[in-house]
Amino acid sequence: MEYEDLRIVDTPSLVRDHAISKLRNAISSGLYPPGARLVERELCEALGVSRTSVREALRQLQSENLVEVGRRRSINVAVITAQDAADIYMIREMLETQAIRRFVALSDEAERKALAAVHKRLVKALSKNDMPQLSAIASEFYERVLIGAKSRVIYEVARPLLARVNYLRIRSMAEPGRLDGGLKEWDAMMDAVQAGDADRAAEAMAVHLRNARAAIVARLEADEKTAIPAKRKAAS
Amino acid sequence: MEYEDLRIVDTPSLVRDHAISKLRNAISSGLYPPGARLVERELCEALGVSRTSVREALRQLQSENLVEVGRRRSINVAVITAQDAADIYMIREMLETQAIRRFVALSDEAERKALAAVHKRLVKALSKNDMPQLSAIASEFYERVLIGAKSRVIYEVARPLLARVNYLRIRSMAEPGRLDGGLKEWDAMMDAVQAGDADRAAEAMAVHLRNARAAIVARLEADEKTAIPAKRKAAS
DNA sequence: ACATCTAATATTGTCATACAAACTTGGGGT
DNA sequence: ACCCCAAGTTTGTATGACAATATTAGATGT
Repeated sequence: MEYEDLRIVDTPSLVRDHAISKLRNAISSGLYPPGARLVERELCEALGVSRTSVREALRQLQSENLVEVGRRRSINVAVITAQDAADIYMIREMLETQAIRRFVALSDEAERKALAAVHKRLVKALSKNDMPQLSAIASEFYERVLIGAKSRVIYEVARPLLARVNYLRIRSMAEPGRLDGGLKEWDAMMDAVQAGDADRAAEAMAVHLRNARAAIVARLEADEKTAIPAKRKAAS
Repeated sequence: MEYEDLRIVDTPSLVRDHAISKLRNAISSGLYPPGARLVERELCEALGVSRTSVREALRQLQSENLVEVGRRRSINVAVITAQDAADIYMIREMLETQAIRRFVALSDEAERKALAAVHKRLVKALSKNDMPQLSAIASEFYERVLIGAKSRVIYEVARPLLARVNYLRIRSMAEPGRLDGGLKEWDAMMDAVQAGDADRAAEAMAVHLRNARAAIVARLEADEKTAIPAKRKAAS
């Protein structure tokens, strides 16, 4: 008898993964603000792990472009300019309209059901103005679309962008504003997906991303005008 | 007096970077064939560096998707399927047509001159059927286009794909075939760039990538039919 | 000879240390 | 004030260690 298929996939939770998600959260939430220098030894203490693990985590964040190396080899939280954000959303529009088309064409029943469930949670969080939840759920929504598109490559290329999108979203949501707009856009997307209409779904995604882009770019441009600090340190 | 601008940017050549490019070459060239398991200790000996550095290099290659982790945590050379290749080229078409448009619009005189020079070297290598050179020069061509597009984000997203493209190209070029076709396509691209015609440049890039994609996908599909070995080891 | 279980060996993930080279900083000294 | 050097930091790399798994090679029974 073969129990292989039944066995729970063992994921002995690596220290490194834990460190990565802690750091990602710290950056997204603004604990380490844009431009802040990340010193290995300090992160070791903060995370309670060895330098080995911290360094591996930093390399991962580097490949996600959440941190960048300064001229002096220092690691700093990435500064995302309005131009960067505009480009990120332009590229997402290319990739994710394609992804949602494939989702409509290739996803199975379970995946569509799961996406609908996420959408439902999204609506609820939106109605409660529960920002932190909202951001997490939105990320899950995009990720499920990418997974359902069933293309390893699309996933690999688009997914790393979501880390920065999350980071941007949390910043742009600090201010209220375009939350209601987002609701209708998501409804339209979900509606098209459930109707199996790839064209409409892609268009809804495009509209959604263009609006989100406009909102975030406007926010960043406003920020850039007000403050151009020379150096920033991490929050104590 | 300020000499800052004159000083050569010191790049104390990290061991890690050396290891990364060695490994990339070893994979591209087929020394470590698709699916081969990469054992840290062996790489240490082969490269003459410590495990610390090997591990950092492997993580970098992992973020470039040149290697992948097996279920048992082993690191294996990525197996790129025909489907993967098709997707890679589809995404490149999206990104690099956009990139070359921006190149036409935003590059300065020096960048265009440099691109033309690369094109010239490309033509020469092509006429000599100098495959290894050809591949290196083609990579440089794409990279210059990405840099001249002056978008950090486009560069960050598109550039990692080039590692795998290089790997694919070397494989597909093992056979002769579509080299002459490539020549005309590159000429057309260069021509449009020098004429400052973004639309034509983008179209030439699109045609080029679609043809390259067809050639490579055909090659991989043929390979996949002939051989499906269970395990592969590195070449001794 | 063949399948199977077991003990020996390898491999990975993580930590702790060490040290050189490069960088930063805090004080003198002028 | 300004300049320069010594001391302390920080990063990159190497080495060694060890637990937890994997894998392999043997030993064993049929």
